[in-house]
Parts: sequence; C-alpha cells; structure tokens
Amino acid sequence: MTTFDADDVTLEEVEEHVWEIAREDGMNTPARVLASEALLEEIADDDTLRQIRNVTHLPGVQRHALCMPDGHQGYGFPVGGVAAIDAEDGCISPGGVGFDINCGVRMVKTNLTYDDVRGREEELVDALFDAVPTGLGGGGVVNGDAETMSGALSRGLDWAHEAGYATRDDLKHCEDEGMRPDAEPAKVSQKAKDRGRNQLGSLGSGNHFLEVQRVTDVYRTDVADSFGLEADQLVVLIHCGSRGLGHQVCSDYLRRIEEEYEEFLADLPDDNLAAAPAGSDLAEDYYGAMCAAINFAWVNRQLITHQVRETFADVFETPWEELGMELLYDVAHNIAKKEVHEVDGEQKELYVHRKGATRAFPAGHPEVPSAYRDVGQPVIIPGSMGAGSYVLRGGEESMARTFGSTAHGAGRLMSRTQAKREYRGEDVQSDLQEHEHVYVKAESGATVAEEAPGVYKDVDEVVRVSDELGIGDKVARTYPVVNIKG
DNA sequence: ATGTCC
Repeated sequence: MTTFDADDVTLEEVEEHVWEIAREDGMNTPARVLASEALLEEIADDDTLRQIRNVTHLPGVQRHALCMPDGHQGYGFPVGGVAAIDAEDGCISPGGVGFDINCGVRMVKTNLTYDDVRGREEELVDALFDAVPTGLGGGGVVNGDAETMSGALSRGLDWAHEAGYATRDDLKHCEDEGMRPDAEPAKVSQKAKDRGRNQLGSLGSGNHFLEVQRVTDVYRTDVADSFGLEADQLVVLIHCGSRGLGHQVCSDYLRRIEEEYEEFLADLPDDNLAAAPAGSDLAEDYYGAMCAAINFAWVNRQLITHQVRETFADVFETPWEELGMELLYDVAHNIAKKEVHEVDGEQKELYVHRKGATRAFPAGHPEVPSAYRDVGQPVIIPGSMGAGSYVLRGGEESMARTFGSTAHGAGRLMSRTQAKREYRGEDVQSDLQEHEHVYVKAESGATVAEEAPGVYKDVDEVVRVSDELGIGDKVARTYPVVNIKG
C-alpha cells in the first residue's frame, strides 16, 4: 500500500485516488483526501491536510471528513471540504460553509457559435462590463429596499420570477429551484442587510468573474445532448456569491458561537472550527440566516443573468429568447444543507457542509430536476481564465463516496499575497489577449494578478480524478473568449 | 470571499 508522508500527517492510498488519514485520539472518523499523487503533493504544501484532520474532531461527523481534489487551505475547514454531520446529535459550522455563503456558478447557454463573436470581442467585453457592476463595495442593478430584501431573502428565485427577472425554466434549472424554504430573514442582522441592499446584481471581486466561453470538447455526447451542449457553441459562466451580506452573516454567527460556546470550542483543535451544537437555538438561527443568504446569492446571480441577456440582445440585435439564452444549471459550492443519506445501512438527516465543493447527484436521484433526471445533475467546474472550465454530471459513485459531492474548481496553488509578488495584472492581461485570444476586463489590476492562470492547480487533473472516481463524470470542456471581473 | 479591523 502506498503511503504519503506530509509534515505531521501520514496518508495511505486505500484505493486509487483515495488517501486516508487514520483515526487517532480525538478524531471521530478517519479523513480522506481524493486526489492523484501529483495533486496530493500540491495539497500537502499548505495547511489543508491538518485542517481536514481537524474537521473529524467535530461531534457527529459521519463516515469521513473529505477533501476534494482541488482542496486548499481555508478558514478552519479547507476549501474543497465536505463534512456530513448528524443534524440531531452533531453540529453546524459556519467555517464549514465559508464566508461567501452560496458562492456558486451558473451556465447560460446560447445558440451562437465562436464565429459569431470573433472580431467583436472588445465590443462584447465592454458592453458586459458596463452592464454588470464589478469590484468591491456597493452598486447593484436593483434597489434593495426593505420589501425587495425581504422577498429576495425569504423566497430567492421565486421573488426574482415575480419581479420579472427570471423565467419558470430558470427556477427549474437551479439547485433547490433557487429557493431555500428554511430561510429566516429575521435572523439576518440589520448590518448584513444594509451591506447587501445595494449589491443585488453585482459580481464582486476576488475569484468571481463572468466569462463568455466556447465549448471546445464533448466527452459524453448523449449527456451533452440532454444538457443542450455541442462543440463550438458559446456559453456564459457567472461565478459569484452573496457579497457583503453573506460575509456579514458568517461573521455575526462566528462571533455568537465564540461568545456562547467557549467551552465547546476549547475542546477542538482549531478555534476557527467554531460550530453550534445541533438543536441549539444558535444552530437553528444560523441555519435560517444562512438559507436566507443562499437565497440572496441566487437572486444576485439571476439579476446578473438578466443583465447578460439584455446585453447580448443589444450587441447581437436579437431578443435573448431567440439567442437561446436558457439556464443550463446553477450550482452552489459554499453551503450547508439538511440532506438524508444512508450511513451504515441507516437513513440519517445530516448537515452536509460543502465548502468549495459541488453537489453532484447521480441519475435517478429525486432532487435532480426532471430535465436531467435520466443523466444526472449538471456540475459546473470553473477553471482559471487561461484554462477554461468543465461541465460534468453527477456520477454513480458520488452518494457512496462523497455524500453526493465533487470538486468546485481548479483550486488555488498560492496565496493572493504570493500571487501579487509573482505577477503583474497588465502583463497577465496582455499575455492572455495576444497569445490565447482571451479578452479580460477588470476593475483592478491587482485582482487580475491574484487570479493569474498560474496561481491555480491543473483543472484537467482535478476533473480527471473526479471522473475516474465516478463522483462527477466529464461531459464537456469550455475555453474562455471574454472575461470580466472585479 | 470581504466597506481586506468597529
């Protein structure tokens, strides 16, 4: 059996691409890292392995704490972490969701091809940059008055549909139909609402982006047919989250946990693993507030979708419906959700934490929308602006291996600080345009440097591991055409 | 990720 020795963590390869950290004192389960040896060497470079081992100390964690192939160091939990925790006797952890609650990605299809946009890239990138607010701070596309905020937080895409920003099909092609009925806007602080009210329909900063892409490869033709994808087609990828609102919800509840559960935290190996015991008022309050932030993020991505459709209609002088601009799917990759999973032959209700991990339910699962029930849920894996992205479908092994989850992206290789030492935004931008025909427009040059293609792991390798493990199967690959970011 | 510390 192959052994991998990192600083103070030893892993054994129990199956191909499955590395296990054995259970020791304080751990409630073993931990598992799903990676090739090449990816594991990169993962071992930061604190990820210790972090995923720490997660197993949380009460009620089931089977294994899991790190996906794109994992890297995060706050308490690694990014790329999956932890399914007993919803009756366990706990819920804001650090297992992340600061950017319902950060996620959606793909909007078109019936245009790459030829339709060649030579007009700058016109398109300028028009999108004008239509979609980017960067830190305020500026959205609708006014978040009290009534709007209440609708968005409590009803998500149901509100967006009523307000004329979403079609019925958009709702059907979104995880949870774009609405968490457990949302409790009253549990979201006024401060969080104030931060979000002028950010409804804004991209934000960091790794968030909006990208027009072309489909370059199709791997499973039958599934791609069901998804409505084919080679050369233009698609739009929107990657963003809940902005300042979600960030404030996370901060608010981390502080409350620190205040109210000091003793509970003292038993954990890392203070940043802060969690509220299942069944406590605090756990219920956080869940209600988190679900409201989830709904806010879905509305955010929907409003951006609306702006993109209007922009394409202007640029191509054709109504967006005639451009075939339907939503393929919208996936959340920073969430916790009450889900029922089989553990040791028993059906259990669990808080499934996916932090930088994507739900990847297989064909036949009742929560896969009817349009995709026969082939599996679409999974969207954004890569860097130099590498492109993938569409997968939830694999047959995902329920048994990962509580129905796979990776969420390429995963960072280096910190933002290090990235700014290694790259200059202007150079990255001109290299991409001259050598790769990718047109990037950004609010800040520093953000382009932080997001340079070289700061990411190899998305092809991440997806290969997902495919070979059968948790998320390759369907199609895309390559960037134009990209806007914060 | 984030009005990058109320």
